[in-house]
Amino acid sequence: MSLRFYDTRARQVRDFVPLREGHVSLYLCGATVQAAPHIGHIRSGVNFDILRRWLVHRGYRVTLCRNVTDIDDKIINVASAEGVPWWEVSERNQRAFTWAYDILNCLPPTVEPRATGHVPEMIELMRRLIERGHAYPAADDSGDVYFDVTSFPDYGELSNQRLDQMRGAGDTDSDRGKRDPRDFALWKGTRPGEPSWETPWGSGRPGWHLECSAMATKYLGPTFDIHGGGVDLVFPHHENESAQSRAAGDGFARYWMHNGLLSMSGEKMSKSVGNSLLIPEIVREVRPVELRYYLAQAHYRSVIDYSVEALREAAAAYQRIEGFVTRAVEAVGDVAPSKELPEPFAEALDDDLGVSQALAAVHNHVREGNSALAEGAKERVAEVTARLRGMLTVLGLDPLSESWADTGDSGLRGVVDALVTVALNQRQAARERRDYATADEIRDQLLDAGITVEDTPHGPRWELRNG
RNA sequence: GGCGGAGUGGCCGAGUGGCUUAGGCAAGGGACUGCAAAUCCCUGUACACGGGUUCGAUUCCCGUCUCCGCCUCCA
Repeated sequence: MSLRFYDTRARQVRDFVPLREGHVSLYLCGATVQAAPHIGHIRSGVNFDILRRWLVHRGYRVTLCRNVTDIDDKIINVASAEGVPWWEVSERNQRAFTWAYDILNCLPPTVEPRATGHVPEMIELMRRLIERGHAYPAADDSGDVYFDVTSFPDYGELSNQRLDQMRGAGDTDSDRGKRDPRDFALWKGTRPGEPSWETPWGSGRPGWHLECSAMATKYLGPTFDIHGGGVDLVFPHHENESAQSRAAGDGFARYWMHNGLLSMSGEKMSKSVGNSLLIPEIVREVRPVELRYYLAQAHYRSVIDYSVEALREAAAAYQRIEGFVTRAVEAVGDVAPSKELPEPFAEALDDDLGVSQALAAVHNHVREGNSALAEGAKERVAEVTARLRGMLTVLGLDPLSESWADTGDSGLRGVVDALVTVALNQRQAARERRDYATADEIRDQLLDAGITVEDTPHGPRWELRNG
Protein backbone atom coordinates (compact mmCIF):
# COMPACT_ATOMS: atom_id res chain seq x y z
CA MET A 1 0.00 0.00 0.00
CA SER A 2 1.05 3.52 -0.63
CA LEU A 3 1.72 6.37 1.72
CA ARG A 4 -1.46 8.16 2.70
CA PHE A 5 -2.48 10.90 5.08
CA TYR A 6 -5.63 12.49 6.38
CA ASP A 7 -6.03 15.78 4.56
CA THR A 8 -7.99 18.37 6.52
CA ARG A 9 -9.27 20.09 3.41
CA ALA A 10 -10.52 16.89 1.78
CA ARG A 11 -11.70 15.63 5.18
CA GLN A 12 -10.50 12.15 4.31
CA VAL A 13 -7.40 10.05 3.96
CA ARG A 14 -5.69 10.65 0.62
CA ASP A 15 -2.84 8.92 -1.14
CA PHE A 16 0.23 11.06 -0.87
CA VAL A 17 1.94 11.96 -4.13
CA PRO A 18 4.46 14.79 -3.92
CA LEU A 19 4.59 17.60 -6.43
CA ARG A 20 8.12 16.71 -7.43
CA GLU A 21 9.17 13.10 -7.51
CA GLY A 22 11.49 12.19 -4.70
CA HIS A 23 11.08 15.50 -2.93
CA VAL A 24 8.67 16.62 -0.22
CA SER A 25 8.21 20.24 0.76
CA LEU A 26 6.77 20.63 4.23
CA TYR A 27 5.74 23.83 5.97
CA LEU A 28 5.12 23.68 9.68
CA CYS A 29 3.57 26.44 11.72
CA GLY A 30 6.09 26.78 14.48
CA ALA A 31 5.89 29.08 17.42
CA THR A 32 4.59 32.53 17.96
CA VAL A 33 7.30 33.20 20.48
CA GLN A 34 5.26 35.03 23.06
CA ALA A 35 6.04 32.57 25.89
CA ALA A 36 8.10 29.48 26.66
CA PRO A 37 6.92 26.23 25.05
CA HIS A 38 4.47 23.97 26.82
CA ILE A 39 3.92 20.29 26.25
CA GLY A 40 1.29 20.90 23.58
CA HIS A 41 3.70 22.82 21.36
CA ILE A 42 6.19 20.04 21.70
CA ARG A 43 3.62 17.39 20.85
CA SER A 44 3.18 19.08 17.52
CA GLY A 45 6.94 19.16 17.09
CA VAL A 46 7.27 15.46 17.87
CA ASN A 47 4.37 14.41 15.62
CA PHE A 48 5.75 16.24 12.63
CA ASP A 49 9.29 15.15 13.40
CA ILE A 50 8.10 11.57 13.05
CA LEU A 51 6.35 12.46 9.79
CA ARG A 52 9.53 13.99 8.52
CA ARG A 53 11.66 11.02 9.57
CA TRP A 54 9.22 8.62 7.95
CA LEU A 55 9.27 10.54 4.68
CA VAL A 56 13.06 10.45 4.74
CA HIS A 57 12.97 6.72 5.44
CA ARG A 58 10.67 6.29 2.44
CA GLY A 59 13.38 7.81 0.31
CA TYR A 60 12.22 11.39 -0.03
CA ARG A 61 14.38 14.43 0.26
CA VAL A 62 12.47 16.61 2.70
CA THR A 63 12.67 20.37 2.86
CA LEU A 64 11.15 21.40 6.16
CA CYS A 65 10.37 25.04 6.71
CA ARG A 66 9.27 25.81 10.25
CA ASN A 67 8.58 29.45 10.87
CA VAL A 68 9.01 31.61 13.92
CA THR A 69 6.50 34.42 14.27
CA ASP A 70 8.49 36.91 16.24
CA ILE A 71 6.09 39.85 16.29
CA ASP A 72 2.52 39.97 17.51
CA ASP A 73 0.28 41.69 20.06
CA LYS A 74 1.23 39.48 22.97
CA ILE A 75 4.95 39.80 22.38
CA ILE A 76 4.55 43.55 22.38
CA ASN A 77 2.46 43.39 25.54
CA VAL A 78 4.93 41.18 27.38
CA ALA A 79 7.81 43.44 26.36
CA SER A 80 5.93 46.48 27.48
CA ALA A 81 5.06 44.89 30.83
CA GLU A 82 8.70 43.96 31.39
CA GLY A 83 10.07 47.23 30.07
CA VAL A 84 12.30 45.50 27.52
CA PRO A 85 12.40 45.68 23.70
CA TRP A 86 10.00 43.35 21.84
CA TRP A 87 12.88 41.48 20.27
CA GLU A 88 14.28 40.56 23.64
CA VAL A 89 11.08 38.68 24.41
CA SER A 90 10.99 36.86 21.10
CA GLU A 91 14.68 35.97 21.23
CA ARG A 92 14.37 34.55 24.71
CA ASN A 93 11.35 32.44 23.85
CA GLN A 94 12.76 31.26 20.58
CA ARG A 95 15.78 29.94 22.46
CA ALA A 96 13.45 28.12 24.85
CA PHE A 97 11.66 26.50 21.93
CA THR A 98 14.90 25.45 20.28
CA TRP A 99 16.11 23.96 23.54
CA ALA A 100 12.87 22.00 23.95
CA TYR A 101 12.91 20.67 20.38
CA ASP A 102 16.52 19.64 20.86
CA ILE A 103 16.12 17.73 24.09
CA LEU A 104 13.08 15.94 22.61
CA ASN A 105 15.26 14.86 19.67
CA CYS A 106 13.31 16.75 17.00
CA LEU A 107 15.58 17.19 14.01
CA PRO A 108 16.19 20.84 13.15
CA PRO A 109 14.23 22.23 10.22
CA THR A 110 15.93 22.85 6.91
CA VAL A 111 15.15 26.51 7.35
CA GLU A 112 13.64 28.43 10.24
CA PRO A 113 12.62 31.87 8.95
CA ARG A 114 11.39 34.68 11.14
CA ALA A 115 8.49 36.92 10.29
CA THR A 116 10.29 40.22 10.79
CA GLY A 117 13.00 39.15 8.39
CA HIS A 118 10.46 38.90 5.57
CA VAL A 119 8.69 42.22 5.44
CA PRO A 120 9.58 42.86 1.78
CA GLU A 121 8.03 39.53 0.81
CA MET A 122 4.89 40.43 2.74
CA ILE A 123 4.67 43.83 1.05
CA GLU A 124 4.99 42.12 -2.31
CA LEU A 125 2.17 39.72 -1.46
CA MET A 126 -0.06 42.57 -0.35
CA ARG A 127 0.69 44.41 -3.57
CA ARG A 128 -0.40 41.42 -5.60
CA LEU A 129 -3.59 41.04 -3.56
CA ILE A 130 -4.51 44.70 -3.88
CA GLU A 131 -3.85 44.64 -7.62
CA ARG A 132 -6.13 41.66 -8.02
CA GLY A 133 -8.85 43.28 -5.97
CA HIS A 134 -8.63 40.92 -3.01
CA ALA A 135 -7.23 43.40 -0.49
CA TYR A 136 -7.53 47.08 0.30
CA PRO A 137 -5.90 49.70 2.51
CA ALA A 138 -8.25 50.87 5.25
CA ALA A 139 -10.40 53.79 4.25
CA ASP A 140 -9.45 55.70 7.40
CA ASP A 141 -5.73 55.95 6.56
CA SER A 142 -4.88 53.98 9.69
CA GLY A 143 -2.30 52.03 7.74
CA ASP A 144 -4.27 48.79 8.13
CA VAL A 145 -4.55 46.58 5.08
CA TYR A 146 -7.39 44.08 4.92
CA PHE A 147 -8.18 40.99 2.94
CA ASP A 148 -11.60 41.17 1.36
CA VAL A 149 -13.14 37.78 2.14
CA THR A 150 -16.15 38.28 -0.09
CA SER A 151 -13.83 38.69 -3.08
CA PHE A 152 -12.65 35.11 -2.77
CA PRO A 153 -15.43 32.57 -3.41
CA ASP A 154 -13.44 29.68 -1.93
CA TYR A 155 -13.09 31.41 1.43
CA GLY A 156 -13.98 28.85 4.13
CA GLU A 157 -13.21 25.74 2.08
CA LEU A 158 -10.35 24.54 4.29
CA SER A 159 -12.26 24.76 7.55
CA ASN A 160 -15.57 23.86 5.96
CA GLN A 161 -17.24 27.05 7.06
CA ARG A 162 -19.72 29.18 5.20
CA LEU A 163 -19.15 32.86 5.09
CA ASP A 164 -22.77 33.67 5.89
CA GLN A 165 -22.54 31.64 9.12
CA MET A 166 -19.39 33.28 10.38
CA ARG A 167 -18.96 35.78 13.09
CA GLY A 168 -16.79 38.84 12.65
CA ALA A 169 -13.02 38.45 12.84
CA GLY A 170 -12.41 41.22 15.34
CA ASP A 171 -8.68 41.02 14.83
CA THR A 172 -8.02 44.70 15.43
CA ASP A 173 -8.98 46.88 18.35
CA SER A 174 -11.65 48.81 16.58
CA ASP A 175 -12.06 47.18 13.20
CA ARG A 176 -11.20 50.60 11.92
CA GLY A 177 -11.82 51.02 8.27
CA LYS A 178 -12.99 47.47 7.49
CA ARG A 179 -15.48 46.96 4.68
CA ASP A 180 -16.79 43.77 6.24
CA PRO A 181 -16.37 42.61 9.84
CA ARG A 182 -15.19 39.23 8.56
CA ASP A 183 -12.29 40.74 6.63
CA PHE A 184 -9.00 40.04 8.32
CA ALA A 185 -5.92 42.20 8.73
CA LEU A 186 -2.96 41.54 6.47
CA TRP A 187 -1.15 44.48 8.00
CA LYS A 188 -1.76 46.53 11.11
CA GLY A 189 -1.12 50.27 11.06
CA THR A 190 1.28 51.75 13.57
CA ARG A 191 0.17 52.50 17.06
CA PRO A 192 2.22 54.73 19.36
CA GLY A 193 5.17 53.05 21.00
CA GLU A 194 4.95 49.94 18.82
CA PRO A 195 7.51 48.65 16.33
CA SER A 196 6.74 49.40 12.71
CA TRP A 197 7.97 48.97 9.18
CA GLU A 198 7.34 51.21 6.16
CA THR A 199 5.03 50.09 3.37
CA PRO A 200 3.47 51.87 0.38
CA TRP A 201 0.27 52.09 2.44
CA GLY A 202 1.80 53.58 5.54
CA SER A 203 3.90 52.22 8.38
CA GLY A 204 2.83 49.30 10.52
CA ARG A 205 3.50 45.68 11.31
CA PRO A 206 2.47 42.26 10.01
CA GLY A 207 -0.93 40.85 10.80
CA TRP A 208 -0.92 37.33 12.06
CA HIS A 209 -1.40 35.31 8.86
CA LEU A 210 0.58 37.10 6.20
CA GLU A 211 4.03 35.97 7.35
CA CYS A 212 3.31 32.29 6.81
CA SER A 213 2.13 32.80 3.25
CA ALA A 214 5.14 34.95 2.47
CA MET A 215 7.68 32.59 3.99
CA ALA A 216 6.17 29.34 2.75
CA THR A 217 6.18 30.69 -0.78
CA LYS A 218 9.70 32.06 -0.50
CA TYR A 219 11.28 28.83 0.71
CA LEU A 220 9.04 26.15 -0.75
CA GLY A 221 7.61 27.80 -3.86
CA PRO A 222 4.11 28.96 -4.83
CA THR A 223 2.82 25.41 -4.53
CA PHE A 224 4.18 22.94 -2.00
CA ASP A 225 3.25 19.58 -0.57
CA ILE A 226 2.24 19.61 3.07
CA HIS A 227 1.26 22.30 5.50
CA GLY A 228 1.07 21.26 9.13
CA GLY A 229 0.15 22.57 12.54
CA GLY A 230 -2.26 22.12 15.43
CA VAL A 231 -5.99 21.76 14.74
CA ASP A 232 -6.62 25.00 16.54
CA LEU A 233 -4.92 26.74 13.63
CA VAL A 234 -7.33 25.48 10.99
CA PHE A 235 -9.49 28.52 11.45
CA PRO A 236 -8.73 31.32 11.12
CA HIS A 237 -4.99 31.05 10.65
CA HIS A 238 -4.70 28.42 7.94
CA GLU A 239 -7.93 29.39 6.26
CA ASN A 240 -6.57 32.91 5.92
CA GLU A 241 -3.15 31.82 4.76
CA SER A 242 -4.73 29.69 2.11
CA ALA A 243 -7.10 32.45 1.02
CA GLN A 244 -4.31 35.01 0.76
CA SER A 245 -2.01 32.86 -1.24
CA ARG A 246 -4.58 31.36 -3.55
CA ALA A 247 -6.28 34.68 -4.17
CA ALA A 248 -2.85 35.98 -5.15
CA GLY A 249 -2.61 33.18 -7.69
CA ASP A 250 -0.43 30.68 -5.85
CA GLY A 251 -1.35 27.04 -5.49
CA PHE A 252 -0.17 26.91 -1.87
CA ALA A 253 -0.43 23.71 0.20
CA ARG A 254 -1.56 20.48 -1.48
CA TYR A 255 -2.17 18.58 1.76
CA TRP A 256 -3.11 19.95 5.16
CA MET A 257 -2.20 17.93 8.24
CA HIS A 258 -3.24 18.90 11.75
CA ASN A 259 -2.24 17.36 15.04
CA GLY A 260 -4.72 16.96 17.90
CA LEU A 261 -4.51 19.07 20.99
CA LEU A 262 -3.34 18.22 24.45
CA SER A 263 -5.73 18.81 27.29
CA MET A 264 -5.50 18.79 31.06
CA SER A 265 -8.40 17.30 32.99
CA GLY A 266 -10.43 17.49 29.83
CA GLU A 267 -9.73 21.17 29.23
CA LYS A 268 -7.60 22.53 26.45
CA MET A 269 -4.18 23.60 27.53
CA SER A 270 -3.62 27.15 26.56
CA LYS A 271 -1.34 29.99 27.39
CA SER A 272 -4.24 32.33 27.82
CA VAL A 273 -6.02 29.99 30.23
CA GLY A 274 -2.86 29.90 32.29
CA ASN A 275 -2.72 26.18 33.01
CA SER A 276 0.23 25.58 30.78
CA LEU A 277 2.67 22.82 31.53
CA LEU A 278 6.20 23.81 30.71
CA ILE A 279 8.86 21.46 29.42
CA PRO A 280 11.44 22.03 32.19
CA GLU A 281 8.83 20.92 34.74
CA ILE A 282 7.93 17.75 32.87
CA VAL A 283 11.50 16.62 32.36
CA ARG A 284 11.81 16.63 36.11
CA GLU A 285 9.15 13.89 36.18
CA VAL A 286 10.48 11.77 33.34
CA ARG A 287 13.45 11.85 31.02
CA PRO A 288 13.05 13.64 27.67
CA VAL A 289 13.06 10.37 25.73
CA GLU A 290 10.20 9.10 27.90
CA LEU A 291 8.27 12.32 27.29
CA ARG A 292 8.79 11.83 23.57
CA TYR A 293 7.45 8.27 23.83
CA TYR A 294 4.42 9.55 25.72
CA LEU A 295 3.67 12.18 23.09
CA ALA A 296 4.29 9.82 20.20
CA GLN A 297 2.31 6.80 21.39
CA ALA A 298 -1.15 8.24 20.75
CA HIS A 299 -2.22 8.85 17.17
CA TYR A 300 -1.26 12.37 16.11
CA ARG A 301 -4.86 13.40 15.45
CA SER A 302 -6.27 12.28 18.77
CA VAL A 303 -6.61 14.36 21.89
CA ILE A 304 -4.18 13.53 24.67
CA ASP A 305 -5.50 14.27 28.13
CA TYR A 306 -2.33 14.91 30.06
CA SER A 307 -1.76 13.25 33.40
CA VAL A 308 1.36 12.45 35.36
CA GLU A 309 0.11 8.88 35.80
CA ALA A 310 -0.14 8.33 32.06
CA LEU A 311 3.26 9.95 31.63
CA ARG A 312 4.78 7.52 34.14
CA GLU A 313 3.12 4.55 32.43
CA ALA A 314 4.65 5.65 29.17
CA ALA A 315 8.03 5.89 30.88
CA ALA A 316 7.65 2.33 32.17
CA ALA A 317 6.74 1.10 28.70
CA TYR A 318 9.74 2.83 27.22
CA GLN A 319 12.05 1.41 29.87
CA ARG A 320 11.02 -2.06 28.80
CA ILE A 321 12.23 -1.28 25.29
CA GLU A 322 15.34 0.38 26.53
CA GLY A 323 16.12 -2.45 28.93
CA PHE A 324 16.14 -4.98 26.14
CA VAL A 325 18.34 -2.88 23.87
CA THR A 326 20.81 -2.32 26.68
CA ARG A 327 21.01 -6.01 27.57
CA ALA A 328 21.17 -7.02 23.93
CA VAL A 329 24.15 -4.80 23.27
CA GLU A 330 25.86 -6.11 26.39
CA ALA A 331 25.33 -9.63 25.10
CA VAL A 332 26.23 -9.30 21.43
CA GLY A 333 28.05 -5.98 21.11
CA ASP A 334 26.99 -2.95 19.13
CA VAL A 335 24.44 -3.59 16.40
CA ALA A 336 23.73 -0.97 13.75
CA PRO A 337 20.09 -0.04 13.10
CA SER A 338 18.63 -1.88 10.13
CA LYS A 339 17.28 0.04 7.15
CA GLU A 340 14.85 -2.75 6.42
CA LEU A 341 11.87 -2.47 8.69
CA PRO A 342 9.22 -5.08 9.46
CA GLU A 343 6.13 -4.90 7.26
CA PRO A 344 3.57 -4.34 10.03
CA PHE A 345 5.59 -1.39 11.25
CA ALA A 346 5.93 0.17 7.81
CA GLU A 347 2.30 -0.50 6.96
CA ALA A 348 1.20 1.24 10.14
CA LEU A 349 3.21 4.37 9.44
CA ASP A 350 2.20 4.47 5.78
CA ASP A 351 -1.41 4.58 6.90
CA ASP A 352 -1.72 8.13 8.19
CA LEU A 353 1.22 7.75 10.53
CA GLY A 354 -0.17 5.00 12.75
CA VAL A 355 2.48 5.26 15.42
CA SER A 356 0.37 3.42 18.01
CA GLN A 357 0.21 0.34 15.85
CA ALA A 358 3.82 0.72 14.85
CA LEU A 359 4.68 0.57 18.54
CA ALA A 360 2.85 -2.74 18.82
CA ALA A 361 5.38 -4.08 16.31
CA VAL A 362 8.17 -2.58 18.39
CA HIS A 363 6.97 -4.32 21.53
CA ASN A 364 6.55 -7.61 19.74
CA HIS A 365 10.19 -7.36 18.76
CA VAL A 366 11.17 -6.62 22.32
CA ARG A 367 9.42 -9.78 23.48
CA GLU A 368 11.03 -11.86 20.77
CA GLY A 369 14.40 -10.34 21.57
CA ASN A 370 14.05 -11.06 25.28
CA SER A 371 13.27 -14.69 24.52
CA ALA A 372 16.26 -14.94 22.25
CA LEU A 373 18.39 -13.40 24.94
CA ALA A 374 17.17 -15.93 27.48
CA GLU A 375 18.00 -18.77 25.10
CA GLY A 376 21.41 -17.33 24.38
CA ALA A 377 20.58 -17.22 20.67
CA LYS A 378 23.03 -14.46 19.86
CA GLU A 379 22.43 -14.28 16.15
CA ARG A 380 18.73 -13.85 16.65
CA VAL A 381 19.36 -11.24 19.32
CA ALA A 382 21.51 -9.28 16.89
CA GLU A 383 18.90 -9.52 14.14
CA VAL A 384 16.07 -8.42 16.35
CA THR A 385 18.12 -5.61 17.80
CA ALA A 386 19.04 -4.29 14.38
CA ARG A 387 15.43 -4.18 13.26
CA LEU A 388 14.31 -2.76 16.57
CA ARG A 389 16.85 0.03 16.42
CA GLY A 390 15.81 0.73 12.85
CA MET A 391 12.21 1.18 13.94
CA LEU A 392 13.13 3.23 16.96
CA THR A 393 15.35 5.49 14.88
CA VAL A 394 12.43 6.36 12.63
CA LEU A 395 10.42 7.26 15.71
CA GLY A 396 13.31 9.23 17.17
CA LEU A 397 13.31 6.88 20.16
CA ASP A 398 16.48 4.83 19.77
CA PRO A 399 17.91 4.48 23.29
CA LEU A 400 21.43 4.32 21.86
CA SER A 401 21.08 7.54 19.89
CA GLU A 402 23.65 10.13 20.85
CA SER A 403 20.77 12.56 21.29
CA TRP A 404 19.96 10.99 24.63
CA ALA A 405 23.52 10.57 25.83
CA ASP A 406 24.13 12.02 29.24
CA THR A 407 26.56 14.86 29.21
CA GLY A 408 29.02 15.92 31.84
CA ASP A 409 29.87 12.46 33.17
CA SER A 410 33.08 12.15 31.20
CA GLY A 411 35.12 9.38 32.71
CA LEU A 412 32.90 9.11 35.76
CA ARG A 413 31.08 6.10 34.42
CA GLY A 414 34.28 4.10 34.51
CA VAL A 415 34.99 5.19 38.06
CA VAL A 416 31.49 4.24 39.18
CA ASP A 417 31.78 0.91 37.41
CA ALA A 418 35.00 0.16 39.29
CA LEU A 419 33.46 1.10 42.63
CA VAL A 420 30.27 -0.85 42.03
CA THR A 421 32.33 -3.85 40.97
CA VAL A 422 34.14 -3.79 44.31
CA ALA A 423 30.79 -3.86 46.11
CA LEU A 424 29.40 -6.55 43.82
CA ASN A 425 32.43 -8.75 44.37
CA GLN A 426 31.88 -8.54 48.12
CA ARG A 427 28.24 -9.41 47.60
CA GLN A 428 29.17 -12.41 45.42
CA ALA A 429 31.55 -13.62 48.11
CA ALA A 430 28.80 -13.29 50.71
CA ARG A 431 26.40 -15.21 48.48
CA GLU A 432 28.91 -17.99 47.99
CA ARG A 433 29.21 -18.50 51.72
CA ARG A 434 25.37 -18.25 51.90
CA ASP A 435 25.53 -15.09 53.96
CA TYR A 436 22.43 -13.68 52.27
CA ALA A 437 21.84 -11.02 54.93
CA THR A 438 25.12 -9.37 54.02
CA ALA A 439 24.53 -9.85 50.30
CA ASP A 440 21.11 -8.22 50.48
CA GLU A 441 22.42 -5.40 52.61
CA ILE A 442 25.02 -4.56 49.96
CA ARG A 443 22.31 -4.64 47.31
CA ASP A 444 20.11 -2.33 49.38
CA GLN A 445 22.95 0.09 49.91
CA LEU A 446 23.61 0.25 46.20
CA LEU A 447 19.90 0.83 45.60
CA ASP A 448 19.97 3.72 48.05
CA ALA A 449 22.79 5.15 45.97
CA GLY A 450 20.60 4.88 42.87
CA ILE A 451 22.01 1.64 41.49
CA THR A 452 19.87 -1.39 40.70
CA VAL A 453 21.42 -4.84 40.67
CA GLU A 454 20.14 -7.79 38.64
CA ASP A 455 21.52 -11.31 38.85
CA THR A 456 21.84 -13.04 35.51
CA PRO A 457 23.23 -16.43 34.47
CA HIS A 458 26.42 -14.58 33.55
CA GLY A 459 26.76 -12.84 36.88
CA PRO A 460 25.34 -9.63 38.30
CA ARG A 461 24.80 -6.50 36.21
CA TRP A 462 24.04 -3.01 37.41
CA GLU A 463 22.34 0.09 36.11
CA LEU A 464 21.66 3.57 37.25
CA ARG A 465 18.07 3.72 38.36
CA ASN A 466 15.88 5.71 35.98
CA GLY A 467 14.02 8.78 37.10
C1' G B 1 -26.51 29.45 15.60
C1' G B 2 -22.55 27.07 12.14
C1' C B 3 -18.37 23.48 11.53
C1' G B 4 -15.63 19.34 13.46
C1' G B 5 -13.83 15.40 16.90
C1' A B 6 -14.69 11.86 20.79
C1' G B 7 -17.12 8.24 24.46
C1' U B 8 -13.20 0.85 24.09
C1' G B 9 -11.70 -3.78 29.65
C1' G B 10 -8.64 -1.11 36.62
C1' C B 11 -5.63 2.75 33.62
C1' C B 12 -3.24 4.51 28.89
C1' G B 13 -4.28 3.53 23.91
C1' A B 14 -5.06 1.20 18.61
C1' G B 15 -8.48 -1.13 15.49
C1' U B 16 -12.13 -3.91 12.92
C1' G B 17 -18.71 -6.25 9.90
C1' G B 18 -17.47 -12.56 11.70
C1' C B 19 -10.83 -14.60 11.67
C1' U B 20 -5.64 -15.38 17.16
C1' U B 21 -11.42 -9.17 18.62
C1' A B 22 -3.30 -4.56 18.81
C1' G B 23 0.29 -2.98 22.19
C1' G B 24 1.67 -1.02 26.94
C1' C B 25 0.87 -0.15 32.32
C1' A B 26 -1.40 -2.29 36.60
C1' A B 27 -3.52 -7.11 38.87
C1' G B 28 -3.55 -12.60 39.64
C1' G B 29 -1.21 -17.52 38.62
C1' G B 30 3.12 -20.25 36.83
C1' A B 31 8.51 -20.83 35.23
C1' C B 32 13.38 -18.99 36.65
C1' U B 33 15.91 -17.14 41.45
C1' G B 34 18.75 -18.22 48.11
C1' C B 35 15.46 -13.87 47.98
C1' A B 36 14.77 -10.04 44.72
C1' A B 37 15.01 -7.74 40.02
C1' A B 38 14.68 -8.59 34.98
C1' U B 39 12.58 -11.99 31.55
C1' C B 40 9.21 -15.67 29.52
C1' C B 41 4.29 -18.30 29.63
C1' C B 42 -0.91 -18.12 31.15
C1' U B 43 -5.47 -15.49 33.04
C1' G B 44 -9.54 -12.06 33.78
C1' U B 45 -12.63 -7.67 33.18
C1' A B 46 -14.52 -4.03 26.80
C1' C B 47 -16.46 -1.48 23.05
C1' A B 48 -21.88 5.44 26.31
C1' C B 49 -27.38 4.40 25.71
C1' G B 50 -31.85 3.12 22.58
C1' G B 51 -33.46 1.54 17.96
C1' G B 52 -32.48 -0.21 12.80
C1' U B 53 -29.80 -2.78 8.58
C1' U B 54 -27.52 -7.78 8.50
C1' C B 55 -27.12 -14.76 8.98
C1' G B 56 -23.90 -11.79 12.31
C1' A B 57 -22.17 -4.98 14.72
C1' U B 58 -17.98 -2.60 19.14
C1' U B 59 -17.33 -1.65 13.80
C1' C B 60 -22.61 0.61 9.00
C1' C B 61 -27.39 3.80 9.54
C1' C B 62 -30.87 6.76 12.71
C1' G B 63 -31.91 8.88 17.38
C1' U B 64 -30.51 10.14 22.57
C1' C B 65 -27.08 11.46 26.36
C1' U B 66 -22.25 13.17 27.78
C1' C B 67 -17.49 15.39 26.81
C1' C B 68 -14.07 18.26 23.87
C1' G B 69 -12.23 21.61 19.93
C1' C B 70 -12.93 25.73 16.25
C1' C B 71 -16.00 30.08 14.74
C1' U B 72 -11.56 35.34 19.78
C1' C B 73 -5.26 34.64 21.19
C1' C B 74 -3.73 29.58 20.51
C1' A B 75 0.33 23.75 18.66
